[in-house]
Amino acid sequence: MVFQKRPSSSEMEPCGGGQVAEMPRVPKSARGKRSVRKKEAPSPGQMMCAFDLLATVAGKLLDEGEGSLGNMSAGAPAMAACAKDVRVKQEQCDEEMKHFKHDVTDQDSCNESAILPHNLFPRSVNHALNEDPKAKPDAQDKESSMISCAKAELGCNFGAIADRWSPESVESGAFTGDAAGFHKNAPDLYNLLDPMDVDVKPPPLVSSDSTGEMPSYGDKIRRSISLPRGPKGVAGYAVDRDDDDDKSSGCTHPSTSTNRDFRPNCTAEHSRVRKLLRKVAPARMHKSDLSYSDIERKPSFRNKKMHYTRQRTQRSTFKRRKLFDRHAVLASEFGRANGKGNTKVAGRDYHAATFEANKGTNSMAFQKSCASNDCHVKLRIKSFKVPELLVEIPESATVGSLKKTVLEAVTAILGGGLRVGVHHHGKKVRDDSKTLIQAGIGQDDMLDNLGFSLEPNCTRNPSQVQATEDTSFLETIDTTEPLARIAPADSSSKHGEVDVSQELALTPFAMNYQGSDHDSAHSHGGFSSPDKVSTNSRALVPVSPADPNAGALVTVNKSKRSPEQGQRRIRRPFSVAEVEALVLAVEKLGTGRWRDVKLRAFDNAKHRTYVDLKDKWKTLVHTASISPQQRRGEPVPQELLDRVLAAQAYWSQQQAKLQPKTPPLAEARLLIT
DNA sequence: GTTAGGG
DNA sequence: CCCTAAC
Repeated sequence: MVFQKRPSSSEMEPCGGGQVAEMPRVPKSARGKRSVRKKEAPSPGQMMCAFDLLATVAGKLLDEGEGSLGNMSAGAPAMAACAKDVRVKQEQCDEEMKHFKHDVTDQDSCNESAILPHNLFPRSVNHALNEDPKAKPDAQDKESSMISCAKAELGCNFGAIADRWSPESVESGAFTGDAAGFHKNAPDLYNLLDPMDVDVKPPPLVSSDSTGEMPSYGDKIRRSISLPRGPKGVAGYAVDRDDDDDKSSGCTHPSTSTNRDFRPNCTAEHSRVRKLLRKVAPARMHKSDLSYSDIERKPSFRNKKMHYTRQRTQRSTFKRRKLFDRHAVLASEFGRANGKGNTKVAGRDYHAATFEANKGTNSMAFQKSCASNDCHVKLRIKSFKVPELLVEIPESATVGSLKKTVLEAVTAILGGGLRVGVHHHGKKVRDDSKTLIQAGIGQDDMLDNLGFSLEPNCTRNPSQVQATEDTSFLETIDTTEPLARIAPADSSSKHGEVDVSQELALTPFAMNYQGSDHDSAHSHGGFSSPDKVSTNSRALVPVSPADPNAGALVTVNKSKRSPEQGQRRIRRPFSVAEVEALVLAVEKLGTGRWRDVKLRAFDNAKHRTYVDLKDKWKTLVHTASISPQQRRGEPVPQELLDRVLAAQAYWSQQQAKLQPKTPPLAEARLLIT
């Protein structure tokens, strides 16, 4: 995709032409003017689902091609090109669109339920269901139950997910096809839709497809597991929703590269997620990206924030609210991503979240000896299957860095937050104090009924877990898994910040939480009743420490900073497309009208505030004034930088003219004198 | 709530 | 990006 060069700088006609600033520049002093301002256009997405948005956008684009949008004539060329792209890409996007349409229409709404159960299903689950005759009759129930469970997972997963399917991911060019055609041409496109809305999931450059094994870690695992497994019992990472012992169902466990700092509950886990996100991955969030009802998210956030590591010395209570919002966004953005034809991918990702220990890869040697009264069961787990790894890494990255990245990812998973679950006869064995004999393990049939699963080492408060009757561990397999985001060591970003495109995402959670980005998110339409949602959500609002097994790890996170400490927003570098949109808007509106710029060009980019835009402009001006060698980050086309300087100069001049506070007349008089 | 500017 | 003063 080539950067769409603007016709010429002559377009830089902040005041010229008939199609320029639709409103006279508002002097800084004329603040009152604000009251007169009105939103140039209602946020398209306010009440629309992603699909509607797409349709709208497509239509607009086509219209644009015919220059029917006078107000945006300056952007018409780009828009026209974009429209063309839309047509061309239609076919290749067909597949995704189908999925998307399907989801939306089926659910008759853009809620979190837009994703279909089957899409959500991890392969392992289906396999498991098929394998276990007893489980089959309950397949349907299991499905819905799993969905519910999956929803409950959201709170712990959305962060990483949203991160993974971020606009930046798309903009980074790491995605398939020419989806880039959308954004590269999209100065004004931002008026119409959020990058997320045209999101086409970038296929991971590396995907082990659940087949990769990690023999090298076999020993490590073996040390922790001294029990044989049956060929059938293991369906992979399974978490029982009603499993008191299983604190992991409530949340995912993002592995960290540090392999430490584990917390026994999801609350802590959230914190970790947040930290992790902050550390390695920008998350998409914005205060307006709300997707949860209060009932479902407030408790969660309230608890979460308790554990947040404060990085600021002081924050206003106002910030606290923003914190909530951010969390909601993560989920919402993730959900939106799913709803845009990524169902399939998401489903696979979701599946990836399942730590499988399948027959083939989780093989085990078994032998039993009864030399004394105490029979010993010896077994050797030859290997554990490693969950599907999804890696995003720049094309420019070296093979070596790729290896390193993958290694880090795997290491993070295995060394980080894993624990083992034991299943016997399809039921999870929760009582760790129970002897094998007591548990009935060690019988001749053990090979057929014993299984292990790798689980995230996070806990949740049992008391908040919904007491689902179905305790079959198969049902709970849908709980997602630890996420790990490891940035390649050779990350170009400085200050420990990592470019999104370089993030490594493991087991992104597949949860469709539609409408998040819009206020309509609160309208729980579709089949997911508010009750259900809230119920599930509550399940992941663990507060208590709880898991004795993880108790030792709890202490780490007992830093009780003032709850009103929000988290610093994650850095989200501006893409070239965004920069162009910004430049275009500023050219027209001038500096000092950031709110208008925001509304005009970034109305749908919820994560960009006008302050962000102002700041970006500031940095752009600076960037443009330094030598290319001194610039960092994604290179901004010189042409854009030139326009930045031109616009900056122009508007500075304009501002200077008004500065004397002297009316034209007076000014003239002054000149005369 | 916005804008401007320092951090 | 954050924070804050000044509107």
